[in-house]
Amino acid sequence: MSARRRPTIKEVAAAAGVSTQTVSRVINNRPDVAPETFERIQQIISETGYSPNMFARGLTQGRSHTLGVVAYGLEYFGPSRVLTGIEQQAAAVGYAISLNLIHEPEQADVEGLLASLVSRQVDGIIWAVPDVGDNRAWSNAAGSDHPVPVLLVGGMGGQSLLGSIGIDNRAIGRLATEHLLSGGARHVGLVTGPMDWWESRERQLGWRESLQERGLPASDRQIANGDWSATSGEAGLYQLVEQAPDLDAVFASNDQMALGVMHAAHRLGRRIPDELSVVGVDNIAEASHFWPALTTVDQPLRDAGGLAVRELDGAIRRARAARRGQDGAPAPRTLLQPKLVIRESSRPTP
Amino acid sequence: MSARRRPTIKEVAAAAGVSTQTVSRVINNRPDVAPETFERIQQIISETGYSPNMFARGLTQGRSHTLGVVAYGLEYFGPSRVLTGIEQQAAAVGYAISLNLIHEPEQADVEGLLASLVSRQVDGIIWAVPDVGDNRAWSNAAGSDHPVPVLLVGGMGGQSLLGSIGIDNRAIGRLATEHLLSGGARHVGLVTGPMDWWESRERQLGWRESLQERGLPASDRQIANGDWSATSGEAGLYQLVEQAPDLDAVFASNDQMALGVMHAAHRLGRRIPDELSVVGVDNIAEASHFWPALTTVDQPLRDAGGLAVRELDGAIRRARAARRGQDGAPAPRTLLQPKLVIRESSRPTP
DNA sequence: CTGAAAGCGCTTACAG
DNA sequence: CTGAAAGCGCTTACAG
Repeated sequence: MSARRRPTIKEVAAAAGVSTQTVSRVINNRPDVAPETFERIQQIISETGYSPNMFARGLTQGRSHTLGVVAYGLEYFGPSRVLTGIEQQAAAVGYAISLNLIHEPEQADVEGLLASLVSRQVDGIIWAVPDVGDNRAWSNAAGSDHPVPVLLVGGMGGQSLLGSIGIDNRAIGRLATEHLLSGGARHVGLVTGPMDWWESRERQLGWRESLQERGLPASDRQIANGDWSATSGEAGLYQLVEQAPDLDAVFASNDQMALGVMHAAHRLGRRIPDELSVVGVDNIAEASHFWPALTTVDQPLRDAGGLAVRELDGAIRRARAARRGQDGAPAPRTLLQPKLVIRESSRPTP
Repeated sequence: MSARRRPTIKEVAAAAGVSTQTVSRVINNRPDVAPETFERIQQIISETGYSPNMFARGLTQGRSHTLGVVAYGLEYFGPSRVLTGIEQQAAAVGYAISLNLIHEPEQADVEGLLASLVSRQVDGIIWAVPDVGDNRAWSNAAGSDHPVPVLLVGGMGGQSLLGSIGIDNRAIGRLATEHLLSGGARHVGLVTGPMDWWESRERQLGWRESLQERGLPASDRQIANGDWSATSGEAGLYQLVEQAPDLDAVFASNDQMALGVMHAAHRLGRRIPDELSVVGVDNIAEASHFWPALTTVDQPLRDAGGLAVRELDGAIRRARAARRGQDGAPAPRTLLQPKLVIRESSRPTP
C-alpha cells in the first residue's frame, strides 16, 4: 500500500512514437486512427497500465461523469433501497457517484453541501433526503439558475421548481386502509410516523380519506403518533386500545411499528388477525417471518432511485443542449405507485 | 435545473485587481496576505459565489481528497452500518466519498473497478466487500506497489499484504455458544450462513470450540446451512429437530435466521426459551421486538467503518511521506470485539 | 505582502 | 490519418 507514479499520456505517446493527440484518439475510441497505430498504442497502454487522469479530462471537458448524491439514514430501509437503485442505474448509464450523507435531516448545511458538490464538478445532483419540516425550503428558492441540474427524490411536499421522483404515499394509506375495511374492520386505528415527515402526513391522509368515503369515523382517538421505531409502535397500540376500545384493526405507517403493534397485541392477549388486523408499510425482508406474517404495502423504492438517475441524466443532456441555444424542458414530477402484499396479519376479504 | 457558467479564479482576480496567485492564497487560507486585500477578495468571492474547481486543484496537487469505497449489499444490515461509519468519519476527516457497489461479490471486475477508482484520482480505497469464495484472491497479489493505499474491511481470510479491519467473528460464535451453555443448554444446534463466507466459517469455528472445550458434541447433525435469510432459518430449525432430537438451543448466525428459527419453533409448538433457547447475531433494530425479544451478539460495525477511514488516512499520509524518502509502516490488521446482548429468547444464567 | 511564469495531463479546434 | 498549438483552472516554486 504505497504510491507509484502513474504513466501519463505523454509517456505513452513517446513510447509509441506518436503525438499525445493520437493517443487521446485511441483512449476515446475515435474511429479516425490507422488500425496498426491503434493496435500499437493499445498494446503500450495495457503494458504500462496507463489510464487517463480524470482530473485533466474533466478540466478540458467541463464534466465529471459523476453524480452527487445526498442521502440520509442509510441504516433505514427506504433510503438504503433508494440508494441501491441509484447506484445500480448510475453504473449502467456510466456515472460515478459522489456520496454525501446527512445526519440530521432538519439542519443540514444545504448551501455548503451543494457548493462542495458543484466545486467537485458533479454533472448533476440527486437530493434523496426526506422531506422533513422545512428542510426543503431551499429547493423552493432554487430555480433554473442552479449551476447543475438537481433532482429531488422521495417527498413531494414543497413547491419546488426542481424535478422530483416520489412514491404515492397517499395511495399507501388508502391501500392499507381499504384492505382492512374489506376484511371487515370498522374501527381502524393508525400509528403514524413523525408528523413533520411528508410521508407520514400523506399516509395519514390516505387513511382518513378511505374511512370518510365509507362514512366511518376517523377521529383523533384513533391515532397514535409514532417515530418509525418498533418501540413507538408498541406504545402506540397501548395508547390506541385506551382511546378506542372498539379497535379492530391498525394501520402502522411502517413495518417496524407494525412489529411493535403485534408485540403489544401479544402482551395484551389480542389474537392477530382474528381480534386485531395489522398492516404495515415497506415489506422489509423480515416481514414475512413475523408472527404472524405481516401484511404490508410494498414501495418501489429501487425503481424510484433508478428513475431518478435516468431523469437526471436527461436533465443533464438537456442542460448541455440548452447551453447551445436550445431550451430545457420543464421539471417533471413523478409519483410511483405502491402495491399491497397480503399475508396473515390481516383478515382476508370474505 | 439548468447550467450557468461558474466564475473562475481569473475573474475573481480581475474583479479584485490582484493576481490569481493572491486569490489562490485567500481560498487556501494562507497567512501571507494583507488583511485588507484578504477582506476584499473574500467579499468578491461570496458575491460571485466563486468556488474553486476541484479538477484544476486536483490536477496540480495530485490528490483529490476523495476516498474510493467499494461495497456490497447496502440493503443488508452489516454493509450499511459499515458504510455509515465510513461516511461519517470521512466527512469528519475531510474526505469525499466515491461509492461503487458490487452486486455479485464473487464475480466482480476487480481490476476494472480499482483502475477506474485510480483514474478518478482517489487518495485511497476501502474495499468493504465480504470475503466470499476467492473473491479476494487479487488482494494477495496486490502488494505495496499499488498506485494508492488500499484497506480491506470485514473478513480477514486472505493472506493479503494490505491492511485490514475486521470483527472477531470467532468470538461471536464463542460468545453466543457459551451464553447458551451457561443457561443450561447441552445440545446446541447451529444455523450457519453461507459457508463460502469467511464470517460464517469463523462463527461456526467459535461454536465448535466452545462445545469441545466443555467436552460436548459438535457433530454435523447439529448443523444446518442457511443463507442469511429468515426463510433459511425456518428451514434450518425443521432440519435440526429431525437430525438432533435432543436439541435445546440454537445459535443462528444472524438475526434474520434467528427470526426464522423462532417462527419455526412457534409452528412446532416449542416454547422459547424454556424448551428452546435462541441467539442471533447483529442486534438489528427489530430484534428487541421479536416475540420473544431476541438475545443476540452486537458487532461494532460502524466503528469498523470509522476506524477504516482513520487507518487509511494514516496510510495515505505515510505514502506521501514515503515518496519523499521515508518508508511506509507495515499494514495493520485489526480485529474488533463483539458484545453479547441478553434478552428473552435465551434461558438466563442460573 | 504580491506577481510573472511554468506546468499539472488531458482535449479541442485547426492544419495538413 | 496525424500533429503543433492553445487552453481548461488551478498551484508551485521563484522573484522581488
